[in-house]
Order: sequence, then C-alpha cells, then structure tokens
Amino acid sequence: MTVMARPGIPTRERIISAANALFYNNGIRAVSVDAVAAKAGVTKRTLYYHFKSKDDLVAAYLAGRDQPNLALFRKWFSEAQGSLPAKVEAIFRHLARSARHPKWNGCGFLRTAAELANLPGHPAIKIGAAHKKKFEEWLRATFAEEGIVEPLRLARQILLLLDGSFAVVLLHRDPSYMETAGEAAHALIEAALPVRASRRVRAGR
Amino acid sequence: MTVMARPGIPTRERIISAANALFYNNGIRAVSVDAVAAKAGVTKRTLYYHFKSKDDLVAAYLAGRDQPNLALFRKWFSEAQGSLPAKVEAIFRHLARSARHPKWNGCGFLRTAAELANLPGHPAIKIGAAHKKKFEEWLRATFAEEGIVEPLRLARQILLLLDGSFAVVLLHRDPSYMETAGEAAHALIEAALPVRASRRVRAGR
DNA sequence: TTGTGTATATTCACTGGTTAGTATACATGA
DNA sequence: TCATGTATACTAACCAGTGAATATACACAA
Repeated sequence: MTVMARPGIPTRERIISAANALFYNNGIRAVSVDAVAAKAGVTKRTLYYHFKSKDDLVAAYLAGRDQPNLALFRKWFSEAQGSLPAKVEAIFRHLARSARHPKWNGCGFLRTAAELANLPGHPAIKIGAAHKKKFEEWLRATFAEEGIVEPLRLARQILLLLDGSFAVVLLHRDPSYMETAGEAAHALIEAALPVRASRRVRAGR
Repeated sequence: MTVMARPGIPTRERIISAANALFYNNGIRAVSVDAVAAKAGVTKRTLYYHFKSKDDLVAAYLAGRDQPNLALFRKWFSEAQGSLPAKVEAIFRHLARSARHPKWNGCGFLRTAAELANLPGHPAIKIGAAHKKKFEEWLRATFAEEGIVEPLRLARQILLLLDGSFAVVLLHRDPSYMETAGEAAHALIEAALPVRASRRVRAGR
C-alpha cells in the first residue's frame, strides 16, 4: 500500500497516536482537528490527506485501541493463578490497578459511544460495539471450554459487570468498585461451574 | 424569592426543560447555548440571566433528573410482586422496556460523566455522583431491612449491573442485556438472603 | 388614587475566538 | 511525467459570553 513511508515513523501512525492521546484524555468534541494535527507535528491539510473527515479519524483512534486492549485482558487472565473464577476476578483487580493511575479516564469505547449517542450509526460506535463483542465471545468460548451450561449468558453478565465498573469508577473515581465487581463475577462464575470441586474462595467481607 | 413569575410556566423551568430535551438527546458539547435558548423561546441573554454559565445550566439539567429518576426506580420496585430478588429484577425489566422506546439514549448522568471526564470536579459530575450514591444507599437500606449480611457490598454489585446495562445497551442498542443483568442481580441477591425459604425462582433459561 | 424608586426580568446587537473542511501550490521520488 | 505527500492560507459558520438599554411589577409616599 504505502509506497513511500520514508521518515522514521509513518505520518499516519503519528496522527493516530496523537489522536489517541487527545481523544482519550479530553473526549471527541472537545478536541479539534487542529489540535490533533499540531500534536502530531503535521499541518491540518496533511491530516486531511490521510483521513477524509474527523469522524474517520475518530474511528481510526478506536480501531487502534481494539487489539492491544483485548490482548491485555487475555494476558491478565492467562497469567493469573487459580480457578476459573479467580482468573476472571484477576482481570478486575488489574483493571482497578490501572484505574488508580492518574491518567486513567475510563473506557475509550464506552465514552465515545456515550458522547456520540445521538449518531447511532457512527463508524466509531460500530468499532466499539465490535470490540465489546470480541471480548464477550472470548469469554463465552472460555466458559464453554470449562463445561459451563449457558456460557453466553454468563459471558454477558461478566461483561455487564466490567462495563458497569468502567462507568461507576469514571463517575465516582473510586477504583474499589472494580474489586467489588470482580467479587460478583467470581460468585456468578462459581455458581455456574459444573462440578463444585475443592477450592472455595468466595471472598467474604 | 421570585416576586414576579406572572406568565404560565416560569422562564427558568422552561429553560431547564429545553436543556433536558436537547442535552439528553444530543450530548452536552454538541448543543449550543443558543439552541437551548431558542427551544425555550427566550433570548440567550435571558438564559444567562438565570444561569451564570453553560456549566451551571448543565448542572441544573442533571439536578432536574435526580428525584424523578429515583422515584421511578422506587415505584418499579414497590409495585412488583414476589420475593426481594424478583422485585429488584423487575427494575431491570422495566428499564429494558423503556430502553426499547426510540428516544431512549442511556443514562444522562453517566453520559455526562463520560463526556466531561476530563473535568473531574465539574458540578454536573458531582450531581451525577450524588444521584448514584442515593440509589446505592436506597438499595443498601432495603437489603439491610431484609437481614442481608453485607448490604452495602450487594447494593454496589447491583448498581454495577445497572450502570453496566446502561453502558452496554447504549453501545449495542440491544435492551435484552438489561434482562440478563436482572437475572444476574436476582442470583446475587438470592445467594445473599439469610434464610433460604420456599420460593426459588432462579430464572433458568 | 397617583406618582416614583427599585429589584426583577427580558431584549438587541455585538465580540473575540474557534471550528471543520478546502483551494491552491509546492516538493519529492520512481 | 506523474502519483504521493506536505504546507500556506483561507472560508464560512458557529460558539460562549457580554454591554447597554428597556420593560414589568410591586412597595411606599403623597
């Protein structure tokens, strides 16, 4: 595709990186195309050569977050010790940790959907929906492998807790809600496991 | 206070009503002060007589949604038949019903928090946080009356499912997620009830 | 009853700044 | 020469907030 791409980092990548920093921190409509171009070190006209509109740029910003985000969840899950409920709960604990970083500002996909709620067909919203569906499907497949009877239903319940914790923590700025969500997820998964084996964590208090 | 207030509906009320319609449908930054004034049938200068800034108007918009919203949740709960889990689940079913109306656009409090996430101290966000805390406290008191051991933790888990369903349904435009969240809430509450009495709904598939 | 002062409420017209997007031209390598 | 990429300079609209004047209703004095 790109015939040229001589200088160190391609212009398009630099623009997306700048868009990511600005849109995630400040929101979509609060950030001008001029600001993104300035941060990327290009003129606005160059930006419009690579992206046909601001909406297009917003979609590219979210598309760039899709795979890294999913990979992080999978990593947190696979590196955790213990039972299936404990491994899912570990995702929530890692999320609480990152939410304590001062630059944390919620879930970019959900915030964009909230800000553009009056434009249901917006390409950025479609990308966000696809992202969440991928996460849901990964959970469902994981649960199905463990012999859980209604894996899709359970996957959706975990997703609801996850996105709920994004929303609540964004509002209250209290990441402990994510740990509470993780405990709820633990309880729901344990109750759905086929054979109630030995380990019984069920974090009380 | 108001010495005058001659004409039918006070100007301030009309402005808040116009702001409610526009901000809820389109978001905060997508709606200009001029648009709110025009919809209210006053000039922008009159609007700025009643509200010192747009931020002030946004706060008033959310403050106007606080009590009606809470009253609706309490009504759905108290009018529902059956056990405690069933009555909470009824809230989620009613929510799914309203989410199927074409004008539904998520939770105004959460959407505002998402859009203004770069301004953590914003008055509108404080009002949203207080609103959610009131709901949480109402749930906690309700659970405490039923003898549930950790009523605050359970209340927060239900709140996480509720706000999660707002976020997920806004993204996917599929209100059935709210019913799934209601089933999860049902399961969590039933598991926390002190004496496992007779009625055992536990909506399986 | 009538006049007048005063706080409340509203309007018109404006400002300074920002915004998404573009017309045009220039550069550079194959 | 020709496609790709970048820059300067511009437009037309929009936006939050304001200055100055005016209208209305009521309290109180004459």
